[in-house]
Amino acid sequence: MAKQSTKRRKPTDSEMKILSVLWEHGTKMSVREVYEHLSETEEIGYTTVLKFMQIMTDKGFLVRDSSVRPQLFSAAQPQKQTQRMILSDIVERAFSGSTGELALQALSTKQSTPEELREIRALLDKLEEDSA
Amino acid sequence: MAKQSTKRRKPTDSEMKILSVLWEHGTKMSVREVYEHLSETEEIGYTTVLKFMQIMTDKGFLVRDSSVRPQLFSAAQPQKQTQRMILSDIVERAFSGSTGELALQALSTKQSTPEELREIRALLDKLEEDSA
DNA sequence: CCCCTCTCACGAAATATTTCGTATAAAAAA
DNA sequence: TTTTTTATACGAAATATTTCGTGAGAGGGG
Repeated sequence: MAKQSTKRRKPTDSEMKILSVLWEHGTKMSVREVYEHLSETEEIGYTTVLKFMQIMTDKGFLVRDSSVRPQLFSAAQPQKQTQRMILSDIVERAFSGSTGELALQALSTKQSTPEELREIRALLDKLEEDSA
Repeated sequence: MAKQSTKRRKPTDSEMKILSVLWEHGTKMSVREVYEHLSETEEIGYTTVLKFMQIMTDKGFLVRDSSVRPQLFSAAQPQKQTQRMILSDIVERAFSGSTGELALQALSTKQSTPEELREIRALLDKLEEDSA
């Protein structure tokens, strides 16, 4: 049950918060910019954010551009890819491998937009068509 | 970003493994039984499992029946409730609050059974009906 | 009753995560 | 160019998680 540094691990909760800011913003950001975004909702120090971002760079979650000052960081993986990784992790750990069960639970718990419901229906059509 | 002991926290990855065994088994289990299940797939010591279960009892994740020997443990919360908690956590942390996006990602990533797809479709029908 | 095995509580080491402080370097302002 | 501000690296404390070892007890067979 030990965690390995060699193998690709999923980001921690705190790391996810930083990644979310980067993904939402879309482009490279300085530590200060990330810090300011997080400060809106969190009580957190500047050097704490800096340290996280340094660690995340070591872990390969962020990419750093040191050619400019201040340095700029961006997420190493696209949001979707990380979401997929987290999902398959959860599916295994909490849903006994059943993706459908997860989707059911998700949809029945919290309201989605009509737009999303339409998309899901379209996806279902495609999936059932493929399996036919 | 500090973790609080007072507030209800979600189980760690290791704790989830133990909960999964309990849920799957359905009824109360001794430490040894849980240990034997985990041993099938994990390299882990008996006292490690014991310690986890003691900690989880303190945290309120497990309920202990000390009236018998060996003591028997069961999950304090039903599986669905924990799944819901984990899902809403993930939705916030990784999907910017969009449940629909999570469902889409999940379904498009990994194959679900036709049975599950039918269930999801039925749920969609109900959801759209409600909002109409 | 005595010994052997299994159970359980407890302590504590090893590792991972979260959080800053401080010291140095670079840039900007004066 | 000196001073002030900002950025960065680094170390390390505080907390949380994972992992066992040890030692006291409980139960059963002889």
